[in-house]
Amino acid sequence: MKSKQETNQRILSAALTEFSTYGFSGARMDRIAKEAKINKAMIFYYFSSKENLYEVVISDVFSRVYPQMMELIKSEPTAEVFLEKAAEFYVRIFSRSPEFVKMIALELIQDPGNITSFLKEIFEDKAKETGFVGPARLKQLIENWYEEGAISEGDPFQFMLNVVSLSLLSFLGKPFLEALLQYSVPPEDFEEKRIKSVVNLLKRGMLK
Amino acid sequence: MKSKQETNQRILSAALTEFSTYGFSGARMDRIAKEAKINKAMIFYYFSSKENLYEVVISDVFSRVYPQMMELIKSEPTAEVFLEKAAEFYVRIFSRSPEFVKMIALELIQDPGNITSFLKEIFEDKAKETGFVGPARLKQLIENWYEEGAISEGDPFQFMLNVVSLSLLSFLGKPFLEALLQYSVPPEDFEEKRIKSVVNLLKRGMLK
Amino acid sequence: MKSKQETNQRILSAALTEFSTYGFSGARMDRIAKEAKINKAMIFYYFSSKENLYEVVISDVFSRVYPQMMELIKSEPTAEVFLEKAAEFYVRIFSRSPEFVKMIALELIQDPGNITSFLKEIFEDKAKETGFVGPARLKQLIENWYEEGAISEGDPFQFMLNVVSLSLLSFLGKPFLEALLQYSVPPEDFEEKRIKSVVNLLKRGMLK
Amino acid sequence: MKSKQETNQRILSAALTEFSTYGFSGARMDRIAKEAKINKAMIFYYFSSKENLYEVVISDVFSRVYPQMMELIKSEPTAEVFLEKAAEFYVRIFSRSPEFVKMIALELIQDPGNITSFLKEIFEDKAKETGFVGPARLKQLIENWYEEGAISEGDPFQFMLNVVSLSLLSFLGKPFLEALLQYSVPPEDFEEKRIKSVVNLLKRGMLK
DNA sequence: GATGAATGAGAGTTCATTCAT
DNA sequence: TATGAATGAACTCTCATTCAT
Repeated sequence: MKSKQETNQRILSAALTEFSTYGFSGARMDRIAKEAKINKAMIFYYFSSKENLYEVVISDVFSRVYPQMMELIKSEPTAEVFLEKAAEFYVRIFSRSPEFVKMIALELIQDPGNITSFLKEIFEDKAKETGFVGPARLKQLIENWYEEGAISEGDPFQFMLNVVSLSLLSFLGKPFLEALLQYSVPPEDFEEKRIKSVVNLLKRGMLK
Repeated sequence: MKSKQETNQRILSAALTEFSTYGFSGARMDRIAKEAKINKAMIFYYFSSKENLYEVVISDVFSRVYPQMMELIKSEPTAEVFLEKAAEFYVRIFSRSPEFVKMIALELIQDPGNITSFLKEIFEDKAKETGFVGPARLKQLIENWYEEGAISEGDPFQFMLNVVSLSLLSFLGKPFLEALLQYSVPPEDFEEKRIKSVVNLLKRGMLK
Repeated sequence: MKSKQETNQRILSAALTEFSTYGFSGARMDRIAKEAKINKAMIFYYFSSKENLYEVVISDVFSRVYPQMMELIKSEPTAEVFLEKAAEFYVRIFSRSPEFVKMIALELIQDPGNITSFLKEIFEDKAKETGFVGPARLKQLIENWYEEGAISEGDPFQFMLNVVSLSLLSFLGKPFLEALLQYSVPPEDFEEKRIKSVVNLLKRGMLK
Repeated sequence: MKSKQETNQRILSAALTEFSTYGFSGARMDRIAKEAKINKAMIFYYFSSKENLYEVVISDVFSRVYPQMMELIKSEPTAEVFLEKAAEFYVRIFSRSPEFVKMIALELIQDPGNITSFLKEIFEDKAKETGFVGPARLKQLIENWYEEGAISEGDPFQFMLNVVSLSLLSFLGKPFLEALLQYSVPPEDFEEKRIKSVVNLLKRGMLK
């Protein structure tokens, strides 16, 4: 009775929560149906199988994050601007969508090959569409910065790993440290504090 | 007719691989049995249930990592020494035991509360045993360094989050960046390169 | 917006194909709808249920075959004429409508009781309508032929079983023998060859 | 508790009944389990899937019928002996195992290609094993009989179709004629009567 | 009449766990 | 201790059928 679009979205949203909480095998179609307030059979009507639903969810997550990452690269920023903006962007988006972090981390743990091929696909599609090859351009940018003497880390791999770990992945570490140091930081405060700390660390640590 | 000890170990080792690869729900008792080369029923004889087996595996992982972490704290290092040693220690141990990273990350994603209570337990036990309360002492150390003007990050939470993200969690990011930048780093090289990059970043970024 | 009649026919025709190919349980309403190029719900609008649709299809098949069988009996043929005409009639009709053979055979296998009661019904209807009781008359005919010394098989049951097996049921044996003897007979040739062989066998074997 | 062999047999036997009664799609794993007095999961433990169970049942049926058919051919009988023995053999075996008739007929209706490839396989296996190619030899025999002037039907295909239809397939026609002629023949009587009628018909109709 | 979305009752299959030996 | 057979609960998926428009 509701529009096809809406039902589709409700299923996807429920599935994101479910998969990011329990992982693929732990996720239950019943729970997704209940959460989406539809009959269980509808999920299969819309998405054919659990596996396919999972893939759609994953690609949904990536296609929401991807374009914004590319914007920054396209703008040809200086190293300083890049570090500021990238850190801020990652921290904000993942602080507000913890499910994204979980989904991506789960994939990285359980099937890294899947992400590999998925990203390749997305890049090739986008490259065909827009003629712009993000990753290659990013690598060039970093190499240029290093040659110009703007940064101290010359290896693009380590450079980006530092960025990604401190922003995206640090969200996984939060509960760990809350347990270790026995106190918790409310999410509102955390976002701003985290941005400050990461930007400061990255700029002092990697800019010359 | 192998010794009790040995069978026990074979099960635990197979279980570690299985759980770290597939997560709790995705793990299969059959596969663990096959890998451990014993009858499935024996796993229940030794560990009574899947859940219990999982808990033993997790606590096994932690109890291998924990004491070494505490050693460093006990030695009352300067900030500089701490950053150097911590980074090196984390990178080395997790680079050589990728299953540990996966297990810990899976727990952080799917049941952070579990880690919280588990760590609390371990700390209390150790505190009773040795009279030494690691986490509390670590917090103090960091606060002291800040007061002395040795470091620029005064929040112990952010300070440690930076350390942990760059070392432990960065291993999750490796496959992601291999896909993104389209090249892969062999594990041997990776360990040394990573230590250098992390130590450099942490020292330049957080020491005054 | 096709005429009611036409839609009805399209459904019946699709259903015949489907049921004769997959049997009652194996048949899928979706496939029938697709084949008939209408919406699945329409089948229920026209035929209320799968079971009812099946019954209509079955009775459709019988009511196409039945009257022609009766004509022959009514004409009070000699044994020789009967054998010639019956064999030819059966072979031709079932050679051209393999679905009929399949439907009837499936019914005979899976629910012989159904055919029993169905035939009874049809006979009673026809008897009331026309005053002519086909099966009873047929039995009489055969008994008469035997008494007259025209045929060597005195049991009407065996007599008719021979006729029916060699004509109708032999179509089921065709693929079996194609597999067994490793060669296949094209349908065009088969019809004429089969008639000749059956008529010859029946006449030589049962006429005196 | 019971021996593996026995359970296996109980499942196969229950499955034969179920499949021959309801067809593949209509068959229910629950019913098979109940009939075999075991837990439903055991069927999958022994046979992996419904489809595989079906295939095993089918091949079981064939491999029970096949060797006996070959014996007769091997004995190099005269046409007369062949017709007598073949008819008797077929009628007896299928009169006592109505499930066999049903299984074979169902396959012939719903997936004749399956039988084709299955028979080919069985022939090739047996040919390798024993060096004896049954079907080829049978064809030769019939051709010889015709050349010698012993039989009137020169086409091996029609010859065998007559034999098979009158014996094997006639069991399908039984309920049909019971309905048509409104009386039923008890199985005990039927077997002997049928043999007599078929042998008589075949010999008078096809021998010269 | 006609459509696409929705539903409920099962069906096949999986899997942790237990039993008999 | 050790094993293979057995079990029950739960899970994914299917399908005839109905509803709202």
